Amino acid sequence: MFKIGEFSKIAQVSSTLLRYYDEVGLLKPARIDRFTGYRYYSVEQLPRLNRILALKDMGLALDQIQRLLDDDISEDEIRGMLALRKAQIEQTLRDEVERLRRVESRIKLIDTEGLRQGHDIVLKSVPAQPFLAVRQTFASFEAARDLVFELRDALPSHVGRNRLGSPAVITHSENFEWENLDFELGYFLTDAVDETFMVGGHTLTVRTIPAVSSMATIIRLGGPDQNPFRYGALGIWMETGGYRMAGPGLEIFLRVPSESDTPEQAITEIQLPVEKIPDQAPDLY
Amino acid sequence: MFKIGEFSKIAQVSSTLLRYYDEVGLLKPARIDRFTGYRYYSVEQLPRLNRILALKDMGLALDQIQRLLDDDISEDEIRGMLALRKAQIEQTLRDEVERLRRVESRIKLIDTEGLRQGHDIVLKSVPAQPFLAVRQTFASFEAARDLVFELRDALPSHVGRNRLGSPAVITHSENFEWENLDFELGYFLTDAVDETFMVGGHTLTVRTIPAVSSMATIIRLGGPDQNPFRYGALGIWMETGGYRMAGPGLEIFLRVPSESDTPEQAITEIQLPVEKIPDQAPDLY
DNA sequence: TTGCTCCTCACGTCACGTGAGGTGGC
DNA sequence: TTGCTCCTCACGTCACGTGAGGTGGC
Repeated sequence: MFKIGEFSKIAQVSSTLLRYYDEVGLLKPARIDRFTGYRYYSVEQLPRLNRILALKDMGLALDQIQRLLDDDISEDEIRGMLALRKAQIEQTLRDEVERLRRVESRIKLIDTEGLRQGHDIVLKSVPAQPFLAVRQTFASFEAARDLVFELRDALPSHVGRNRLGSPAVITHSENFEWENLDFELGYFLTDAVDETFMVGGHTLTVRTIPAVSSMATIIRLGGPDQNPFRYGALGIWMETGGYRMAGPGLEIFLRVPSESDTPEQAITEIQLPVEKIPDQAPDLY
Repeated sequence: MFKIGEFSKIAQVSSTLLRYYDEVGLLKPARIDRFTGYRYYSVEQLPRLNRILALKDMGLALDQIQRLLDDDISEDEIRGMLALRKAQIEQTLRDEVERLRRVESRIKLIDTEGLRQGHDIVLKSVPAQPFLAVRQTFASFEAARDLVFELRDALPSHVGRNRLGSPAVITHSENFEWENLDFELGYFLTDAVDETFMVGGHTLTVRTIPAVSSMATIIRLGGPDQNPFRYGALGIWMETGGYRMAGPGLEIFLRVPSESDTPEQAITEIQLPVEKIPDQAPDLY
């Protein structure tokens, strides 16, 4: 029998940790002195402690370890827990690789552009979302804006107020243009139901925009006349970071000015799916 | 000016987060109503919020972000912070890859050996440590044990009681033998000072055992007669996990029985440096 | 008047580490 | 007697999320 200090030295863990495992019931001392409260551990408890540490090293939570060791769990369940843990670690690895890319891009950006340039760009991942929209060619931005107004007035009664997300446009045009705009224009929905609506001669259908793991985004305050500056900033950012476009861009209208407002009241998030131009990947193995 | 709910929808964050950032001073509302306490935000605060979110996505802590945004920091310091963060992420990646290996080994072990076999083995990394020892050939385990007793009695007066760690032996013998044992026997030290000691005709010198990133370890309760079982378990574990030896093994004597004790009182940690036998590495990119 | 939104606490999270203040054992 | 070890609280960590209980605004 060892006192907690001796046992902690043998097992190479802290006494605090042993007291904590006693408190949560993971590893009770073999004996506790009734009068002094001293904890006494025996060598036979070493294998259990080592098993706890091994499972902890795999990243399992303490309550999982407890269930696992206390045997009220089948071999298949353990297999399931470990398979789940494996999937989680693989996800963590992917996330951290992405995070590393963001940090590297930012370092490169500071090195080439200085501290105060291009730092409004946020690289994020966006989930798949249902989008109710019509794709057509617009003569001008004004024509597109007019359809947004029309939809804003008409759609709530068709689909219900609280199923409606933000209005947005997918810019299918290959190059940046001021006319003959190939736009897919409509509203994001909070749930996906296959539906078709007629609004003022336009046929709107629901489709699910797939998830994008690397989306470069920037906020635009003001109307389309700000686009050259914003898309220009995105272009510089992509070039210094070693990214290229990986699909059509989006503009999400976070705030649409009413007819009485000026266009400067608009708030728009520009989104561009991007991918890293492959060079040699860092070798982690 | 927007109330917190509107602003949270535009920025696509929760109101709770905005209140929290107000509380910690990261992002104060443009105006607070003196009477109602309502927070009001303006569009000009969107870029700052987006910068906060971008830096958070890189894994910076909120107080770092605050220092970074509030400008009392030079470009070089920012570069330094990001470089540090980059190094941390790379370390996390290496750690998670190791973790993944441990989980995969455990899954394979359960698949091939069942639930109750070989689960005493802990794969861990150990830091570099100074080791005061003599290397020589011992006729038998008993001869080695006698030198341990001798050192235990003699060394404290030479090096000081609290600089002395655990006694240990590095097993240089190629194969497992019962005689003619090529052992490096001595004590771990808590600090490294180049020194040489003579104890009973043996010359002990200090050298630093290098760090080992993958060390397979198992506890042995009892004397060397338990070795075949313990090393056997390690062998099975290595084979199913796809590991091979990567250097000489160690035995760390966590508890040395006194002369009056029986050998069964001994507690020893067997350590074997291992490395993964390379196959195709999982492709994360 | 009724929802809806806003407010301020207070608590929970996860696995311990770090004191503070006091006591037992050689 | 003096260190040394042990004990039990209580608090801090990090970045919020989740109620509870109450109030303001159309």
